[in-house]
Amino acid sequence: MSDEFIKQETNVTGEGFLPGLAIDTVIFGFHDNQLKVLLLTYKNTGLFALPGGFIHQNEDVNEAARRVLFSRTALTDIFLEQFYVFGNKNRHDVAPLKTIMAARNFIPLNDHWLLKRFVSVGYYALVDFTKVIPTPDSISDSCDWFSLDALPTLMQDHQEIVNKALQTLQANLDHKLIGFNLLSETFTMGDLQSLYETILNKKLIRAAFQRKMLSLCILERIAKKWTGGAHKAPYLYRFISENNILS
Amino acid sequence: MSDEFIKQETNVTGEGFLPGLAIDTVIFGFHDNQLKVLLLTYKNTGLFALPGGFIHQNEDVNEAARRVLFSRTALTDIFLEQFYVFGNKNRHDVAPLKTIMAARNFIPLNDHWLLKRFVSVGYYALVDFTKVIPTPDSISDSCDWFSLDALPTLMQDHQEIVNKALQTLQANLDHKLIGFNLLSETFTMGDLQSLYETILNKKLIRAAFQRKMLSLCILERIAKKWTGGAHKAPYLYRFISENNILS
DNA sequence: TCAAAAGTGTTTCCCTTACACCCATGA
DNA sequence: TCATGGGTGTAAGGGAAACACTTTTGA
Repeated sequence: MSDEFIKQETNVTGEGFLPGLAIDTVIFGFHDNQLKVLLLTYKNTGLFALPGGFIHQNEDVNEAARRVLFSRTALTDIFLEQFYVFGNKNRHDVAPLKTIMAARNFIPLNDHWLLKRFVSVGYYALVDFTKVIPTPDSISDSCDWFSLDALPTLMQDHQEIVNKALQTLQANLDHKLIGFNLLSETFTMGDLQSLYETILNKKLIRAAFQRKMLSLCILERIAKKWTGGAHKAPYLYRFISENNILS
Repeated sequence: MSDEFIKQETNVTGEGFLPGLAIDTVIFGFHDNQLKVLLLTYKNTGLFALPGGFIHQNEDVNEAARRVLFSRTALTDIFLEQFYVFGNKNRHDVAPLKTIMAARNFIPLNDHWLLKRFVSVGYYALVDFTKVIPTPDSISDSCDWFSLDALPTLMQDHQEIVNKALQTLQANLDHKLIGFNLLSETFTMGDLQSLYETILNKKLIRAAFQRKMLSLCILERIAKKWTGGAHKAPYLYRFISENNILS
């Protein structure tokens, strides 16, 4: 959104945007052996929300999602995929939006386009935590990582969106080979296993995991090793991005 | 749609509907060892289209999809699931809609809501071919089954929607156990195998298929057998619908 | 010297594959 | 009797699980 919200707020009829349609993005990161989600805090409201936005009249929906992702992370060429449309009528709740606007001393008319019912296309993104500089927009206090198992209360149905995004991630992890997007370019087999264990929320067998990953022939072992702990130095691996991993 | 289109056509601003958002449904059936798709033909236009519709202001999007499905097949409690949002700007093409309207002697103004850009939520449904009575609406000549590998040229990006629906069906067939929805309540193991072979477009090994299906513990063998051919009578099976198979 | 993590070897077990055999039935 | 389709038995093969062994490193 960046300064877009102001345009949207003062733009009472929503000129230039697709009406009634929004995007919400669950941006996953991985740090300290925890899955993280990027959330926005709206100024003076105590409201937490997924980064989202609206689609320009002359823009693909998928493009809009990339734009939202870029505005939060400044990253491009990131795994990003739609996973569900949230279109229940009972998700229409004007209270949070009115709160956000009120905190900015803006009192919308009741037929303001932002107060109408919205259907939201849910996207999830997998990003390299270390490359992201969370960027709030003009109406947000902050844009920060929150641990997935300690999320604050979220606006509207955003918790449900997060839940469904996690389910999708878990279901796709094995056969779409998308996990690497959550790590740095090079990583150890231990890093990768921790990631899998965290996402799937279960212990995996070390020897089996290693062999399975290597048998996929999607990892390149880098000659250079690593130093640090009181143990044998692990190899570093790199994902071979022959297949297009972007959505 | 039934008579809804007339309401939509004369309702220049689209009052009562979510603006810019549509539903397109790929309804799959199985007959003569072929996958079939239900298509509409619009009167005097030669245009073929997926059954679709719009969402009422006070209706869940998923509900709307069920309504569309019901209006075509009169079936309820059917497997129906969203699979993708088609939101590219270049799918906006007013020509076919103008043709449809023109064939009905209706010339819309250029700002008629139906001529605006639409984003469409794609659904796919799996139905029992033998239970369906294809039902056209007031602006359609017919609503009929077409063999998937001999579809006519479809309106707009509907061919792409069908392709993606098929991919989704193939990908979900094994782990979601949804294939049974395409058969009658009782079926033989041979029927089931033919279905799988058709969807996956490859031969399967008979003995292995039988054991795999039985090992899933989702089939109930019915004592009663079957008569007909010059061979041993096969058992009939029924899907045990303990798990909720609806979306 | 020891503990800890990393890489790999080995055995076992199970599922899939491949093939075979028997059964039931109508021509 | 035979051909055909259907159900199941059985042995071989491949991959995962379980366990063990070796390597490397810092304390």
